Amino acid sequence: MSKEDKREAILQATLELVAEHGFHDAPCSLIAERAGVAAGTIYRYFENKNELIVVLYRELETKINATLLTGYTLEAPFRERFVHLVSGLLQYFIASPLEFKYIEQFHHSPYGVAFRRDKMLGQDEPEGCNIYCELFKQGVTQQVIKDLPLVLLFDLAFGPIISVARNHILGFIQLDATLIQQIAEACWDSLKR
Amino acid sequence: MSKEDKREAILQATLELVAEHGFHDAPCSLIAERAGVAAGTIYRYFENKNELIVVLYRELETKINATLLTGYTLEAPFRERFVHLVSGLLQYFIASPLEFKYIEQFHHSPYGVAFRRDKMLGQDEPEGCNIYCELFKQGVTQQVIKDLPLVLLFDLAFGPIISVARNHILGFIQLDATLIQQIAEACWDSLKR
Amino acid sequence: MSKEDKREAILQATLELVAEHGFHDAPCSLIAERAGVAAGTIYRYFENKNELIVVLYRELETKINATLLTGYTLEAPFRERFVHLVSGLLQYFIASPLEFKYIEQFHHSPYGVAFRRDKMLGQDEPEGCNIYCELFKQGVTQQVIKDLPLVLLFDLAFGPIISVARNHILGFIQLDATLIQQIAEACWDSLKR
Amino acid sequence: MSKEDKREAILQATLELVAEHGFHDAPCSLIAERAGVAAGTIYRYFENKNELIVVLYRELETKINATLLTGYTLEAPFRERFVHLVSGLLQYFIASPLEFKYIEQFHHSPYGVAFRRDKMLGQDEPEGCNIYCELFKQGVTQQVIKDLPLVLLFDLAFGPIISVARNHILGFIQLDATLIQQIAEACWDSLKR
DNA sequence: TATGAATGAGAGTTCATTCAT
DNA sequence: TATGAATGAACTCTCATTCAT
Repeated sequence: MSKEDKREAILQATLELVAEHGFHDAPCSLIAERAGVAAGTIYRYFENKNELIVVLYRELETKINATLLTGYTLEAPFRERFVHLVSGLLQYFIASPLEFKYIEQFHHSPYGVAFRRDKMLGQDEPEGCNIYCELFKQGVTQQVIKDLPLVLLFDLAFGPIISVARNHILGFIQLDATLIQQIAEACWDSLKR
Repeated sequence: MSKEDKREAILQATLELVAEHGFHDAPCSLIAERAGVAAGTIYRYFENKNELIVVLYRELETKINATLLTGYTLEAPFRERFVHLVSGLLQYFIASPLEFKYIEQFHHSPYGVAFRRDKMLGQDEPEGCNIYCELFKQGVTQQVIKDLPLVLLFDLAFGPIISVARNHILGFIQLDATLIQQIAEACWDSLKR
Repeated sequence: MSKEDKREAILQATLELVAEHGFHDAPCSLIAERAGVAAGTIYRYFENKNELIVVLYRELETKINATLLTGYTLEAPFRERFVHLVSGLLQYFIASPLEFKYIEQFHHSPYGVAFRRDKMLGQDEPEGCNIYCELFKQGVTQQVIKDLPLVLLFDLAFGPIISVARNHILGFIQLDATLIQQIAEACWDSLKR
Repeated sequence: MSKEDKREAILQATLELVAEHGFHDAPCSLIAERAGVAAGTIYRYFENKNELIVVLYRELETKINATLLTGYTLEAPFRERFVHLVSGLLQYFIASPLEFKYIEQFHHSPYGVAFRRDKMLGQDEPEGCNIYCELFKQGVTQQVIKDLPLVLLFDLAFGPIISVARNHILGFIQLDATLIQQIAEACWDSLKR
């Protein structure tokens, strides 16, 4: 196994264990075992468990943002652009249930809260969201989207998506393309003037 | 301290500590200390930490449902009834940040997921929700609300509320009566046909 | 075993293991085992290993100071008082080899240095030494003892004692009452004018 | 870097790290890093960490003995010769604080004790000390120095020196030429008849 | 009934040493 | 010969739970 493979294996093992059992039931010993390395090896790639968790989160975030950008065009009307982004995110989540679960675990852990707070204070703007920010700000300016604080627009747009993704992944609902489209449009209804 | 007082004190201490520090940083010893009882005493009221956590969750759920019922009238139009319920929930959350945080912690812990799964399988209907269920079902029948699975209507209605409540409690937005009203109305927009 | 006995057993086990093998080869697991308690029990009596080590040191220091005070009289001439104290200390050390070794280990560990530095800075005077300080200061004033900084007088008086005690304990020399007396007098010779 | 340079670099790094942080806080990885070699390289020059530590000690001892011999003349009177040697040693120590600290660490580690015991048993005479031995033995024979076992004469002569050097290096006293001279003379007072 | 001292398994982490390159 | 990634045993410390009092 190459150096890079080992790092990947550790991250993958962390993703799986944290997603399935939560942070507290993903001890380093188990992560190492599943990654096929010795316990001490984790510390050659990450300073400590904390850093491992945060780095994994950041990598997932980056990957998602990149995915959402593909096929996104600034020329389309607001509604279309919004639906593209929001249904894209939902599709990503239900295609990557482990990643979704990991992200949820992270957001609700003390680290996640601290991480998010740092980010918010650093920017004055909701997290990692340039495309969304742009879309929402323009929409407000052009009086297509309700005139509410940016943070609330994010809540209206993504609150339902998170909730829906969770219910799908837990097996409480079975989404298909039609439903995803309908949900994205319903979210738009809550934003539009 | 009476028997019932002790039980209450333990539940209250658990609420506070879990809300502030998360499950893993709320050791039994600390719960006992804050409750003013000995560590062993917890086990006279609850079989183990797990049970304590689940019981507390159930009590909070019951309390919230009772609160929302007050002042609710079936005579008002759909929109009005919906806005009343949803803004009521949001007000409850921002008035009870510890309870909100505890519930969030619970939902995202392994216990919470198992707990919710049992409930869903037992009922065929979203959780603890008689008034909401009625409202949504009637709304769909009378073609006032979108014809979507009940679970999704819940996601559209409450996803944003949870998200908004969290951001308020974390200090990322400062809600007032006007904003709460606007948010509730926006949620309605996403549901209505 | 009573509560106090357990604390004593832990301290005694620490004394023995550190004296014989040094700090690094006296792991908590071994200390607990020799004390006849579980590993976790150590932490009911001491906040951490550090504190255990420092507390033990302080208790030994207190015990030694108390011992030296018995039979000490301010009426005797300088030389006699000095010889009494210094030969008393030497006798104590060779009668308590474990304590002597522990104290040496402590003084030469990072904790010991920090501990001593705090003490020196706190007082402007050499460590825990009221009787000695008094004796030396008076001796200097009355021109019986050389006019040197207090710290150096301590070095001249105790440097040889430590060295002699170590050699006795390691078996390189066999002290008896006569030799002890001669050594104490030789130390006095280095101090007196 | 040549073979010999690498060996030197490893020894120097060990000296510095052990002197500053103690044996337990001078991990091989750090020694290697400071020496500018790979961790594994240490094991091409020394069988293990233990051997590295002992070899370094022996080299320091040899260096000190050589230094003290320069300028030493057998023609001077006892007192003068003694003062020359003892003040020379003290000057060496305060000019080489890292070496002094290393030697102290070594003497008080389990290895150091074993090392010294081997040496004593091998010789019947105090350690590495030909000039001193000669001086003391002659002094006793000629009734200039107290008639005490050689080991004790060493303790009287060097015990204070070690103690004084330590206090200077730790910053508890600031030595100058006058004080060094006075200390050496005081040591002589404790030896002379 | 209530206590809280004691437990000991298991957590995260370090580090002397090895060995394929 | 020199490397440095990998190892895994051993470290200190935590905490849910038990049980003699």
